[in-house]
Amino acid sequence: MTEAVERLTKKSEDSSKWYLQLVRMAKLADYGPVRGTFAIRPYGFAIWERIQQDLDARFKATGHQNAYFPLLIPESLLMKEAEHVEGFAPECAWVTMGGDDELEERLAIRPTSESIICDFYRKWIHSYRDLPVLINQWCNVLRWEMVTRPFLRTAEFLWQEGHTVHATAGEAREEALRMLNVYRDCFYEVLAIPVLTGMKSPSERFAGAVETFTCEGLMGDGRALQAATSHDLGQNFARAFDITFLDENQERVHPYQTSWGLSTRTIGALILVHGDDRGLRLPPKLAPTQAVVVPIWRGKNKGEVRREAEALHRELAEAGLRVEADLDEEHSPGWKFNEHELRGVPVRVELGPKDIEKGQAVLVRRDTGEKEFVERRAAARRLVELMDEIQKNMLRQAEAFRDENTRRAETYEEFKEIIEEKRGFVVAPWDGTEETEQRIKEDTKATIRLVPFEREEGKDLISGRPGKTAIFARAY
RNA sequence: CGGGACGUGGCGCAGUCUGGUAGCGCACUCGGCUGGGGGCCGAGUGGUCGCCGGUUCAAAUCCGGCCGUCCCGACCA
Repeated sequence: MTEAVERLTKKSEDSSKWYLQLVRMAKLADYGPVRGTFAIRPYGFAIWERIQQDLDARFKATGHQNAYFPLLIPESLLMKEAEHVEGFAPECAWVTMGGDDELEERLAIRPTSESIICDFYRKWIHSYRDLPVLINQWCNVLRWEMVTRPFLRTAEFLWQEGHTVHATAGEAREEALRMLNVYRDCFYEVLAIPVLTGMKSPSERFAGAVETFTCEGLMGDGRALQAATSHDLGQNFARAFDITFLDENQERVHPYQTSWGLSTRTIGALILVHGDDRGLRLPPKLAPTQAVVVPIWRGKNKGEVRREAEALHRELAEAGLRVEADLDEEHSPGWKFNEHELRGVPVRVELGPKDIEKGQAVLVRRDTGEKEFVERRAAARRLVELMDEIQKNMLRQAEAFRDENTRRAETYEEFKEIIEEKRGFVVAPWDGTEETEQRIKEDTKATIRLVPFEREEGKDLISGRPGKTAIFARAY
């Protein structure tokens, strides 16, 4: 066996290098000519499509409809909500020319669509009978980022943004929480990522929101990643954009809004949470290919093995599995094993002369590496079962990792030591002031990832003042 | 935007210090043998050495500027 040169760096050795190599070797994405732009290749996009399908069904099930709003936002519109401008203006890209002519007003390429959508909502909403408005849009957005990495932070990225309008504050709050739970369910059930949910601290809040809720995941290197957010916008945007309606009491009032989003960053989270030294590991519900049949033939019986492999492939496809048969004659079985492991295919099905003779097939799980021999007749049924087992096991593994890397800190010294040496989530009381939050950030580079919904009383580690639980980590 | 490193066929790199015919591995193409964990042999394709300028008989190599990428710090899904 010769040492392949294009080898994947070990995750533990240099996780950043590992990540970048994996993205390209697994053909998930490739760099574009403009900094921060990337092509999402078919394999990566197939993953995104599965996330889309799942989420979209959940949105529909909670009463939302899809729509599409313009890419270009006039500066004057973007400027209407003061905090919002402050948050997003620095990272806007502007269109200043139309053909050969300078535009009278420059146009932002949407960094997010609150402002342009509010402009329409002003026209569409007049009565309490028009509410609630429950709209989602799938689109791309652009943010002029300093530092970019494929999927995790790209200048242009794909996402969905939900924008809803409600008659009361209570309904809006309820909606924001409902969608947070939709995200959480999707992460647990489909992506097998055990995210924590909670609130953002005021300093980490979305620009213009009253409250921001978040799903935070813990990546394999012990750093946290904000995986989805849901915002209770209160009446901030309605006031700024002059959205009003006549309520049941004949009074003209501002409605309450929410917005919520999840982006292609999620694919980055998937890689970082489940990937290992051999490459990607995809949860079966998300894997574009759930099982791959690898025939093992020798010169004389190539024809027979090929026929059997094709038959098995058909059989598995008929059982509803997304299955692929790797009938390539150029590569050796060993090469194919490595290749499909790199791409994260959940199960490999080996079929060789010995197996055909014995009427069996060999199944090898990507999540554990375990190999099992099944009767050929039972292969499809066993695979269907395995998909479920692997999906559950991957979530369990990720949960175990998260739990092992969630620690309480009793003193500030302990806090610093954990962040420095072990990373992961640190649970500690916080007095709620920006002052201590800032101090921790300066000392340790850790930030408040979220404030849990259920909090314990305690004493702030820095100020000694009474505080309640917050969860800290170094973040992506 | 600050500190550091690096730009040489698609990918990973050597060559740069000490200027003198652009090299290696992988990938790719063709042929043959192979095939249960990245097979072997043979023959090929492909690079104005990031860009612009300067020094020189001669620049991948020396000098200047610019651009880009990666890592570390301030902002974000």
